Order: sequence, then structure tokens, then C-alpha cells
Amino acid sequence: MTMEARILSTIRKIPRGKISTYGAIARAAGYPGAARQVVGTLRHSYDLPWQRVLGAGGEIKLRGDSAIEQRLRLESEGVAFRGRRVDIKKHEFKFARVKTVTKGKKKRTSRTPARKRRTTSG
DNA sequence: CATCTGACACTAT
DNA sequence: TATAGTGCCAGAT
Repeated sequence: MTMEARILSTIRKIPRGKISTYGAIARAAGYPGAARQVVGTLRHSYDLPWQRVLGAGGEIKLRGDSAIEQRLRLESEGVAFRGRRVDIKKHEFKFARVKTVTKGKKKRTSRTPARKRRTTSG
């Protein structure tokens, strides 16, 4: 499963009338901190509910007409705006917690000694 | 491998 | 609320 596939799958889970953010999607896909990869996926993919993906705080990060279209699409789905951002508290879609996907490890030939486990102090 | 880029996130002011 | 600065990750050059 590629990162992009996971991101795509995650985005498709956002139901009509709900929204999420780049960062939240990245985390839900198993790649915390990879918000920018969500962007890349959105850009070259089709048939996605792209309008349901916003920036942190429910802010539209697009420019020009695209921003207008996104807002119109969301409003037509019943998503209410508060100024230039949506009422994220009311419309954010909560994804189920998922374990972070470690970088696609491939077979290794007795390299990399077993990594030391981190001790939790509390 | 160094550097740049992007529909970002988070913190500080 | 708005503006900087830094951190983050993966892909392209």
C-alpha cells in the first residue's frame, strides 16, 4: 500500500457535509506531518471530494476561483462558514485512530541492528 | 547528496 | 485576526 493510496482512501471517507484538514488526513492515513503530501495527492487525482479538505482551523487555502468554488461546493453540502473559515467544531470529520505507517521497509540483509525501543517515562 | 518546492501545521508576536 | 519564522515530508532537479 503506497502512501498515496492511503491518503486517497482516507480522503474518500469524508462524508458529505463533513470536512477535514490536510494535517488530519495525513495523520489518519498514517503519516503524521505529511500534510503536504495530501496536497500533492489532491492535485493529481480525480474524482475526489477535494472540497472537503481544508487547512488548519477550517480555513480555505486555495487561491482565486478555486477558493470560491470550494466554498460554494461546501455550502451546497450544508457546511456553514464563519467568516472565511468553516465551523470546524461542527463539521470536522473524526477519523479512527491508526498506527503510523513506517517508511516502506524492504528486505534488508542483516544490516541495521535491531533498533532500541524507546522507554516511556510515565 | 544538496537544494528547491508545495492547495500545510504550529508557535510566537 | 494577521504576519513571520521554523519544522515537516516526499518528489523533482
